[in-house]
Amino acid sequence: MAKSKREILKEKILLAAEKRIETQGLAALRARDVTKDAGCALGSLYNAFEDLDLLILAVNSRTLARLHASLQSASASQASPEEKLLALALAYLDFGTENPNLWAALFDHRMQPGVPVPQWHLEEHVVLISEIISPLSQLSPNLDDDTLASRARTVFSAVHGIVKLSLEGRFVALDPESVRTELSEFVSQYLRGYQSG
Amino acid sequence: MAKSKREILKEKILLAAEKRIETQGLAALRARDVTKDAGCALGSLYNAFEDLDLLILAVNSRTLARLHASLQSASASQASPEEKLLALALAYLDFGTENPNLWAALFDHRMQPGVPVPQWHLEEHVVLISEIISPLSQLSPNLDDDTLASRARTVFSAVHGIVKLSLEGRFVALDPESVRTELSEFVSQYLRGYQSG
DNA sequence: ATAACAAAATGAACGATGTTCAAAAAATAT
DNA sequence: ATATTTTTTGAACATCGTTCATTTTGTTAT
Repeated sequence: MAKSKREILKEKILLAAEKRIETQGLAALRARDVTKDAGCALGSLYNAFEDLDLLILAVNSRTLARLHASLQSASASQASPEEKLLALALAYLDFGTENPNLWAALFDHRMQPGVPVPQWHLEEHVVLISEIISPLSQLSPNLDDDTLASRARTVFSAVHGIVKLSLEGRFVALDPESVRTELSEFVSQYLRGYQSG
Repeated sequence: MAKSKREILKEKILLAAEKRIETQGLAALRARDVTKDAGCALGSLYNAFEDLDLLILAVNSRTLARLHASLQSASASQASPEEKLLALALAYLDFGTENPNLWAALFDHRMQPGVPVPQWHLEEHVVLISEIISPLSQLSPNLDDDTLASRARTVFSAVHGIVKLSLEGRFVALDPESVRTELSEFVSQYLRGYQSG
């Protein structure tokens, strides 16, 4: 079944927004710029999407899918759980380094006050964490599922923090090579704690 | 020497902005609300501060000073470097938990495109990291200063990530008690890696 | 093919927001 | 007291996201 004109326009707007975020950053996203790039009227954006927030969520949804694919690929290429976790962390860093604006939009975006993030989008985020659950469970086979989920979330958050603050250039800007070795050593050291536990 | 009227008004605006951020969050900060609270005209804000960004930086500066004091106090109350680092992480979590909006503003705020964060404010951020350098250097006495600084930044970022994502309630919302034990165990496990290195 | 109807696209208009600046008010100097 | 400087003021402006009456396009019936 072919796409309706309605769907085609929606996709043009989505791609225009994605390109704007990719090149200029989320903070520079303007409804008028997006519709001009998509070749339609300002109001058409609100026919295709409920509002700008939902458009941004649609862009983030695509970014999450690509990120998830990168993580899956990195994890699959390793054998041991330690190697998988290290590869996941480095793949996460690489994705953020190669897609700084799209990646930042995943975590910088805020809904309008009082409006919750839709459930379907929350679940797309959770997928990222689920990727590290299985190698973690191999390292700690005696953990129940709830504790394992919390542990995975904690490890993800730590890696995320290292990547985020370094890509933002807060504090002292570190060259990308040093960040990679720092992250690698950090994860290795954390994993070393498992062996001695 | 007593404060000039100019300085008094500047402080009233600063405190009004701080209260607004504290109660409503950074995203809800409005120039008109702040000046109304401070009992002055809209334009007076721009006599006292260059623009809203600089006003926010002034608020963040105060928050950083309080946070720094909390960290210093937590660190000083412990003897061993391991205990100091753990206490620093928990104090960081506690401060974020008790001052969610003011703490979030430290990292959520962005300058207008093209405008760099002033050097004096960058240095205020660096102070946080410097707090964990001395216990870290005790754990790794053979590290040179540059590597030590990078290592401190990495450890800080990891702890920051855990606190940030949990306070934002991204992914699954974890109850505050669980976050504390998760963070505590995470830091302990990381430190365990030092002993076996 | 034409008319009648439905659906979609349009962009002017609205309200909210940060910022500016000529005018008014207040403070200070003569 | 008057003149001069300094500070405060808030109306006005530009830029946003968002709405909705109007126009345009597409579909159906005769």
